[in-house]
Formats: sequence, C-alpha cells, structure tokens
Amino acid sequence: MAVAEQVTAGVAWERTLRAVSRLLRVFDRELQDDVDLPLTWYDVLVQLYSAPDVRLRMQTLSDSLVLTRSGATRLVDRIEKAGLVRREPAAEDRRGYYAILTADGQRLMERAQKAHGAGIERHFGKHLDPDEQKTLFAIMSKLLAANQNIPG
Amino acid sequence: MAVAEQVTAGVAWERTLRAVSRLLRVFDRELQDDVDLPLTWYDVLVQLYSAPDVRLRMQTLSDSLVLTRSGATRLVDRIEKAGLVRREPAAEDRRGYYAILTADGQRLMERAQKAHGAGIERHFGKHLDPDEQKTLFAIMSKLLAANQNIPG
DNA sequence: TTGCATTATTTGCAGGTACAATTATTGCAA
DNA sequence: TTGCAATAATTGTACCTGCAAATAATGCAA
Repeated sequence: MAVAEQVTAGVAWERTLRAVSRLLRVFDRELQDDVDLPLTWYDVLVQLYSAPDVRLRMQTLSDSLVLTRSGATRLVDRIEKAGLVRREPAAEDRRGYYAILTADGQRLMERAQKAHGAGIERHFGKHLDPDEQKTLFAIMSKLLAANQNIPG
Repeated sequence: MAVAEQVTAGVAWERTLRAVSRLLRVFDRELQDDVDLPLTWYDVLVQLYSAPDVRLRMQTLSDSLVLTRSGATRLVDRIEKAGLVRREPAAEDRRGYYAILTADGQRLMERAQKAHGAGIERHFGKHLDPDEQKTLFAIMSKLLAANQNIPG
C-alpha cells in the first residue's frame, strides 16, 4: 500500500499545483485590468496595509511574501519608484529599513482590495462550501507549519 | 455574513498560496540537489513520460504545464540542448511539433521520479491523512474545472 | 575596547518568463 | 482555386527572480 499512498499524494499535489497556478494567473490578470496593479505589488501593499503603522521591516515583509529577500528588495524598489511605498531607516537597528505605505498607496490599496476580494470570491470562494474552506485552511496550515524552517 | 464569508475565502486562499509557494521552493531545491534537475524540467519530463510514445505536441504540453506557450518553447529549447528531449515535426499537421523524450531523458526521469516522489511524501503526503488528501484533490479539481477556460 | 561571527539589506549577474509580433501552415468560403 | 481568417509554434524584447557576493551595523567574548 505504500506505493498506492504515494501515488495518491503525488496526484493530490499535482492537481493542487495546477489549480493554484491557474488561479494565480487569473487573479494577476484581473487585478491588472481592474486596478492596473500586478499581484506581486498587491501582496506587498496588503501586508503593509494590515500592519501596525502601515509599516514593516524588509525582513518581516519578505518572510510573508512569496519571494526571497533579494526579490523583495527589487520589488519594493519598483513600488517605491511608483510612490506607493517609501523606505525609512529603522531607528532601533540601523542595519534595517522599514517599508511604509504612502497615502497614495493606501488609497490604491482600498480600491485594489475591493477588486481582488471580489475576484477571490468569484474564482475561489464561490466554488467551495464553508466546510471545504475550513478544511483547506487547516490542511494548508499544517503543510506550512511542517515546512516552515526552510530558507529562501 | 457576506463580508465574513469573503474574509474566510481570502484567508483560505492566502494560506494556500503561501503553503504551495513554500512547497514549490522545497521541491525545486531537493530535486536539484538529488538529481540536478529543476522542477520545471521535471514537469516537462513527467508529462512526456506518461504520454503514449513518450511524445506530446508542444500545444498539449504547454497546456498541461504551469507556463505560457512561449515559456514552453524556451523551456523545451533548454531541455533539448541538454539532450533529454528532441523535437520532431508532426506529420499530420506541419505547423506542429512533437516533443519526445530521449533515452537519456527516460533514464533520468526514472531516477528523478523516485527522488521527487519521496520528497512529495516527506513534505506533503506524510502530513495529511487519506481523507484530507481526498478532500484536497476534490477541492482543487473543482477549482481547476471552474477556471479552465482562461487563456495563458 | 578590539575583533569577529552574525544579522539586515542590497547589488552583480545569469538566467527564466510573459506579452506581442512574426513565420509557417491549414482549411474554409466565395 | 484563390484569398483570408484561424491556428501552431517561435522569436524580440523587457522585465522579474534567485543565488551568491558585497556592504553595513550589531553584539558578544576575550
């Protein structure tokens, strides 16, 4: 049975991968069309928007993103150039920087959140009943916890 | 309740995204360490390996991958240069090409499948009971079906 | 207080990817 | 059968990403 179980895990993982990739592309396209914002930018803005003082250390930010440290640096560079975020040195540890949402960033964020929230509901939430959503959340939490201590 | 439900969907989606991204990075790194193969290459090789005559039209291949058409072209270019795959014009429609697994490709594939299968079990399957795996598969199948008809 | 391992972040570089335009071929319709 | 829209695949281009090395600051230990 070990083989059969492995196949099942493999199949479940593959389907998950395909579904998530597809959703990512859909969300990215819709967000671009609606608010002219790439999903990666949105990801940064949400994190900041929901953080105390709309600010986060680069470290914390990149940890919560789907990116490496260096990726986060470049991404914030671009968003900063667009005026949605600014950087400020951390007073308590001068190696570090805060990324801070600007007023423009907050305004855009509010529009984006509405659009993306609707998209998530339309392409994801709508197709799952509350139980399924809960189970999915539980499963993914387990997997995330089990693979937490990996660099990148 | 509409708002609460939307938040729940959003939270479930976000957790899914983070967990999948993390797993992707883990799998990619392990596969590189074990068999010196990027996960994207593996993806191509599996599709061919499990296809009749170990061959697929570029079209079909890119559809089943996590890539656009042009992305698939470049990816197969690289894999072809490494000798794991070769291209052959399609006799029945001369616009098209087949990507075909070479003997080298098959040999590597067998090693890679063993390694990756173990990785999937270790980082994914092991943490979910059979019911959870079944549910996850069902959820992802629904989502995939609901978002099938999207270009890219 | 000096030296050094550690941590936070950024940069050089070498790919990898998507979008739009291009090439080659097909097949239908006038 | 000729012309043209549709289709398969590729290519030009610009951007995005990760890895490893570099820079800067911290803090502990001798």
